[in-house]
Amino acid sequence: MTETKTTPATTGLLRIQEVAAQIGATPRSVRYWEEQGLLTPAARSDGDYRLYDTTDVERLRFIKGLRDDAGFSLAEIAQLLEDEVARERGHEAYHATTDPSERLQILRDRAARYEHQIQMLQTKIGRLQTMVDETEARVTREKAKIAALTAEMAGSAGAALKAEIALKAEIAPKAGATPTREAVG
Amino acid sequence: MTETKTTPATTGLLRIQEVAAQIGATPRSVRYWEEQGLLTPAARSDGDYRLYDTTDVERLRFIKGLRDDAGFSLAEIAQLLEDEVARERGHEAYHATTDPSERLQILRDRAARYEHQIQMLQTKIGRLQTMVDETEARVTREKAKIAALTAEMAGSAGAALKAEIALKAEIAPKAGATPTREAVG
DNA sequence: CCGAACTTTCACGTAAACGGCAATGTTGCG
DNA sequence: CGCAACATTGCCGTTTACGTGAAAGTTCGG
Repeated sequence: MTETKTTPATTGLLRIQEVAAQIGATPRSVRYWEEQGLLTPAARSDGDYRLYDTTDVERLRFIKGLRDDAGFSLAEIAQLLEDEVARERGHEAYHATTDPSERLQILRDRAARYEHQIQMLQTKIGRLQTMVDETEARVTREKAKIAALTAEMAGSAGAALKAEIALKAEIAPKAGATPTREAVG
Repeated sequence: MTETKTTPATTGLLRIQEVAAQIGATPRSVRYWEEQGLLTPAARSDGDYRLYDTTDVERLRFIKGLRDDAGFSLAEIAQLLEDEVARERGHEAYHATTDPSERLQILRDRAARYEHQIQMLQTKIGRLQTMVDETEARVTREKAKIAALTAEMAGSAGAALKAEIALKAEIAPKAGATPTREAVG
């Protein structure tokens, strides 16, 4: 078997093709997302190869989810992730050195951003749920009609009438109402 | 006041601009959606003006929701609504005339399609919920860090240590661990 | 150190989903 | 009937989010 050339061996960093595969996207897309300011790879190799760490992958996965699942545009995603990119990296080092109150501020900011993201997602969920509810209402109405029809077909004229009344004028009875009772099976 | 020319007076049908306004879209979009086979206006005027009824509006609203809220592509929406377009109109008349078993079949089909739509929507909701969950997990972790930090800042060294242990190695302690206790305010 | 496989940037191409004209026809109040 | 306001089809332009090479450099096992 020809061994496929995998990771840069020693480091825990991944090259673009591997992260792309992991998140189910193409290298082109990942580069484009970077171009649009959605992320910056953790590092570059000697020969300027993009190198991604686990947080990058996490982020990319999130981006992909926002696009494919939530249907956000890249611009909206950029909004959502705001300057998280610039800050995160810029502050990661800052984080290790400076005083606790600074670190606290950073942590609070991050939590706030996450919660904002949750808000957006839940708003979207709410709208989808509304659509589900509406559609379910339609289903119920159709089922009621079905019930009425089956009653009309199988049962007595009285039962059919009762069902008709229950639905009121929904079917718009153009022709004569009384069933011909010919097709029961 | 110059009276804006509104509906085609007598009929309950609306012209493209009005339905577009009602659903928050442009006439161009509505026409495009029609061009893509997502719907067919209920009627045309003498001079070939598109005329929409309430079910059209309902449908258009649904389409808009699927695009804006759910982020579906027009192609996907077309899939979702399938031949509903062709059938609905073709069967509406059929519905009024033919025998009950035929009508029953139609109703069942419709209910099935609605339930399929609900499936799609709920799948999407599920994915979004997963994203929410993940993000919430992140928030919790950040809050834990915040708690640890505040404890370290305000409390005794013992408490701080306890908090550090609780989080294990998450912050990557590059510098010396013991707090310098200089900035408490 | 060589070559296959991968990567880089640059550039152009494209499908989807409209926006925006133009040229022409339609409605309908006054 | 006249005319402003709207509609129709046709066509071209635009934005978004990539796809698809081209030309050149990088990695790395053998």
